[in-house]
Amino acid sequence: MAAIDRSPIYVQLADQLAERITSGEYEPGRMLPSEARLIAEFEVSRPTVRAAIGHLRSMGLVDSQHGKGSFVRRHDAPVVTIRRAVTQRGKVFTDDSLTPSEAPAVSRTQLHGVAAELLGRADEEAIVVDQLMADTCTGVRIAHRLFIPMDTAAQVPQLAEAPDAPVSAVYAALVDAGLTLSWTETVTARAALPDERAALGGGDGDPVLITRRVTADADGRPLILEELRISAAHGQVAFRIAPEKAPAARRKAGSV
Amino acid sequence: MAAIDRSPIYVQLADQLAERITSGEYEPGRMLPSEARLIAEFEVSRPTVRAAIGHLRSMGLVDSQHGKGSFVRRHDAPVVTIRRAVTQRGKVFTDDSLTPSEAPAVSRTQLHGVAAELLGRADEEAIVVDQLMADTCTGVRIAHRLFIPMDTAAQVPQLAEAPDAPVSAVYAALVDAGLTLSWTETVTARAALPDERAALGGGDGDPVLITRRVTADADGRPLILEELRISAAHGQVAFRIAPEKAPAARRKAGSV
DNA sequence: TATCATTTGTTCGTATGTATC
DNA sequence: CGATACATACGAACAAATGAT
Repeated sequence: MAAIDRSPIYVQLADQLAERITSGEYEPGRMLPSEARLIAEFEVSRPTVRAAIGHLRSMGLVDSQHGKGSFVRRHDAPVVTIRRAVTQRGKVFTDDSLTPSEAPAVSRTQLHGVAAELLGRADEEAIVVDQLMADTCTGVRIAHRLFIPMDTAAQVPQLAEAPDAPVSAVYAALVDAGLTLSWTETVTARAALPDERAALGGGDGDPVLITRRVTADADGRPLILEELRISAAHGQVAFRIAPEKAPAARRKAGSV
Repeated sequence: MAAIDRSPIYVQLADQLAERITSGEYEPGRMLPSEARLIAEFEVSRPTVRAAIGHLRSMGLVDSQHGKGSFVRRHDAPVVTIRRAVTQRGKVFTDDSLTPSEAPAVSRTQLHGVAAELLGRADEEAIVVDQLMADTCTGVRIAHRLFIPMDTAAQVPQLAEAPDAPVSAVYAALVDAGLTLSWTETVTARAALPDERAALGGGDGDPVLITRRVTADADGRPLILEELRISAAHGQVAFRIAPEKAPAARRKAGSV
């Protein structure tokens, strides 16, 4: 591999291989040339070849199997679609396709970061309920986290008594308290942390999709925050969009 | 570093460092111990240390700077929030915070994959309009792609004439054609490809957030597909959730 | 069942280049 | 200029998984 370019050899090699993959020359499921063949074809050392393949792995383009080879990843469509809708009929807000796969863990925390911003309560205390869920059909795992600020818990005693109740019960408690609810949901993604990869599954380079639902009262005051995390390799999130009366004003970080 | 664990040394090292970072012992912005110090502290070789740090980089935990050191990444909140709402007032469906930063590129393609599924038109032809947009305030770049199936173009001649019109004009044309519109939007994410990292920005390990809006007519027949891609480091997507009358039925891949 | 070639995984050592301060 | 620190690249050895003989 001649150093025509000034970019590193392993990047050039990775780009060439990525080109062959995205162009379809290397079809999904097919094995890449072995390291030995790439060493011969491009006349580089093994560490260089391995660096290039490592790069392709972190881009989610290939998947290496010990003793077999590196294979072009099939980018299957996400298996699970989480439909983020709410129903108000009969005070039921259930998503029955998800079942708990572990006992919920209740703890307390000082609100900070994104959660504090979304709840509009910096440095206040909140109850946190963590629960690992699983999709009933596919077994795909989803991490669920619920933030209940202390003043919301004070306002709705049922929440303080049983914060680890099913989500539908939590919403029902809010409605029972005479509140009129509204919801805003934000979606973001980031690289998976080690423990998330272990808990949620997903291969190297698969990001984690994070969706945060803020439930507010009629005045727009945030009441609770629900957070779902799922490996983007297995799941996606779906929304039904309804036309709004007011012009859609774009919001920036900080005002969220 | 004793091999108590059976996992590779560089993974153990990466996990230990990741622990120090996520626990807050290494605060954001702070420099990691240099490679030389890590070699001394953990008594491993330089390639092992570098492999561990490379791992942290691909997880988006650290950012290495040539000649200075590796630093704990500040996970700033996304700068741009794309509010995915539609307004029907005055037939305006505009998102005026985005301005084109390049001329639109119009081409044709055979529908396949996710786009074909969402449009319910496998192997049919469609007009594709690609355009790189930028957020007016921040300059954050967003890739916009619009799919117009041929039969929709035939039904709404304005689309065939000017497929590269602003999105608001495209929606206006659909309304002018007497159609009643409804929208569903799905969000997913995946690792950034090399060209996407170049076009959209974002560091190593930052995924790309992809949101796809299907516009359908009153019968639920998909008309067009709009696709936005943004680096998850810079942007997130926000939805306003309205209660639905019917119970939320979860949909699976294949029926999307 | 056992052996062997192939292939990737891990780890070491070493040398040189280049950016920063 | 020199010291520090990361980036790139090569070579070598052994381990471990796989599949075929």
